[in-house]
Amino acid sequence: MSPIVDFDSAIADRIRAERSARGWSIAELAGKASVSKAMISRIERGEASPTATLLVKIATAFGLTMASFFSRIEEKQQRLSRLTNQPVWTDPETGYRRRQILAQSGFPLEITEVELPPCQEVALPGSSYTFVRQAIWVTSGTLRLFEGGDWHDLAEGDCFAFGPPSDVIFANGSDQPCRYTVFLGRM
Amino acid sequence: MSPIVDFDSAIADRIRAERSARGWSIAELAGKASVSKAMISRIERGEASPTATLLVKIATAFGLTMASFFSRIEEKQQRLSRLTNQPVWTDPETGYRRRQILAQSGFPLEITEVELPPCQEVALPGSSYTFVRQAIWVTSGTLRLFEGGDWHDLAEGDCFAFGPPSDVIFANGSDQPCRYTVFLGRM
DNA sequence: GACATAAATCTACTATAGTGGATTCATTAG
DNA sequence: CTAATGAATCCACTATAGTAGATTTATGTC
Repeated sequence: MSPIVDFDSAIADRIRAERSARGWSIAELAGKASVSKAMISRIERGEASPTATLLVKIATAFGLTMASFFSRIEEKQQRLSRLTNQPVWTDPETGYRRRQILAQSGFPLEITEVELPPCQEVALPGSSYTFVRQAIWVTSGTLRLFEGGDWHDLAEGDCFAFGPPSDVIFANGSDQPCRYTVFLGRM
Repeated sequence: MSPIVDFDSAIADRIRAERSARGWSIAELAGKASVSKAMISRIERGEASPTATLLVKIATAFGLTMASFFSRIEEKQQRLSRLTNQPVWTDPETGYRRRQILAQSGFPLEITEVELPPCQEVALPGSSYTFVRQAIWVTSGTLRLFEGGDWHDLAEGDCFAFGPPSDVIFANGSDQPCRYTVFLGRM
């Protein structure tokens, strides 16, 4: 499932499932959430993309936080993560590309493959990985890494385990793309 | 913070914080998320409630899932949960009322106080509490509880620890409101 | 100070989210 | 079968989300 295109249908399925599990009709959910019946119907058929305001009302009527509502959506992923289904995101301006190899809510490990184009760099704020432990493994090319206040030069095959959260920069100063894999372990 | 009214401003603050931490301008985020600059600006000022489709684009540009994006919003709560700030939700058709005493993302315990009006009942599907352990404590009135295939009568002061997930019904057959506290422990 | 440029906000528009009530469809009882 | 009722969808409308480009504001350099 593409992470962006089909989210409205994933929301539709989840809302219908939560409502069904409680034995509520569309009218009952509409009343509890203070939302129109027509809108619940349209959302459940994937015909509209609900605003954040509306989603909070619905999640609250189900007794869920937004985080738990969305984790229920996202955790429906298969244990098997196929290449063709792995979400890929490309930064339009730099060509930086990210493939999500493994990311399942509740599972304590995430794996992401990154391709950093020649003469590009990307910064990662320390606050991005509070509560996680991170390691990277260079799978092709060379990578300069700023972490813990120092620059490190990594060659193909090298692996680096990060220390405490701090601001990080990944830089590719060569004229070839660099590819590395990020492992995030959650506490 | 009311759980519904002010969510757009919480989203605004979080997007601005994530963008700032990455050193991106509004134009850069707009480019990476394939969203108009004007819309990013409006969202960050809390002047619009973004649709789910738009939020997914933004979260993906930040490298976050929707669940992690919202958990970052919701975990900003104080360690001290004051009565006046505890979210209260009332079912418009039954008068069933729920007060969230303690619910912090990442904290392994949730506490909810429920008031069940006379001659009302509420059902809770087993799927609602998969992965959690639950107990209830009757703080006033009497409660009939269907769980694990059997009915149980609980009086004031009684406490019941639930077994494996199964469908549950809380029923108040008396002519007085019943009040009970729900403890959810997360694994 | 002047000037250039980056960043954020405004403007006028189109697209669609959201509503209340009407209509259609499905189910149940007699 | 008919009639009643519950549930879901349709309809016509208003409100607002979302856009591209223009304008204003903020910042940096000389």
